[in-house]
Amino acid sequence: MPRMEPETDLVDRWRSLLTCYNEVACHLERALGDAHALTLSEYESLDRLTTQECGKRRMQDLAETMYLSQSALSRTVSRLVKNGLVERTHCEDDRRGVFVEITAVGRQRWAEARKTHLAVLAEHLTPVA
Amino acid sequence: MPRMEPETDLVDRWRSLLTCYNEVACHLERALGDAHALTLSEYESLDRLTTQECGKRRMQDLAETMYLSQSALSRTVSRLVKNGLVERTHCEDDRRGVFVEITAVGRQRWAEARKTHLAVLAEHLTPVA
DNA sequence: GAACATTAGATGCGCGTGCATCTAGTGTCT
DNA sequence: AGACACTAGATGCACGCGCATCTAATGTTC
Repeated sequence: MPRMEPETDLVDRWRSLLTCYNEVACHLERALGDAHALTLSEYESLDRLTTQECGKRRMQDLAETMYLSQSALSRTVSRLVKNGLVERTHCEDDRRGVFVEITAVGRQRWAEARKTHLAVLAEHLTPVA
Repeated sequence: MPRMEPETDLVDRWRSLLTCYNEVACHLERALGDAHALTLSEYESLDRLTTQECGKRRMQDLAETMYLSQSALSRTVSRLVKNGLVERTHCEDDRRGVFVEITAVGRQRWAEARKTHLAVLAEHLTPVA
């Protein structure tokens, strides 16, 4: 059994996590939105898809590596589809399944947005204490 | 000029912050909601008010120590008022200003919720790596 | 003191979220 | 094959959020 962390430390750590997260997320959301018309969730989804060599994943797999609920992911993908950044294709093996594949336009958009993403992180993600 | 942190480290740190935050926030939100009918923001607001000895603060002061936008805070306080956990009183010196004061019921509710809050943190806030 | 800028906080609006539920395809058991 | 449980993902709904704007009070300038 691990030694108990004092309650105040625990709360303090949470507080700083909360503050730090909101600071960065807020700036990211705005910068990505203004410069690239992307939500943070949309950017993160594209990011997951580009790092996969095939650029193609089941919704399920995508969901596992993300912080979103199943329904939120579904809608995020819908938005990406609507904007032509991603395509849905039915899975042949299991026709309930859906593959999500990034398009050329999607890759391009992601590549541009990545610069903004890094810049915001560099500016607002405070270094480890 | 500080030495540049490699980009991947920066992104990795952000990723883990994002994941960790959402994990904890999600559990907190549900636990506080189910057990005490409180939003995370509502709990955090009450928390700010209890740690002040006078239990009374200007909206502005409250806003400074919080992660919420001005409008979100305003509505959060409105909800707390509606549920009798907090009271709004006009500021005499500057009649645009508003004081927010926690009620007895509010203190009680906060005290109960605090246990849940701590329990969730202890369970889901992973210790510093 | 009248006109104008500024500030504190409230509010209309559109949007992304989680929860619960729905639809449709799959697996199992007899 | 037929009935029933289960799974993948979509969708209705209510809600909290940020942004822009509004209202009312305060400061400022002439």
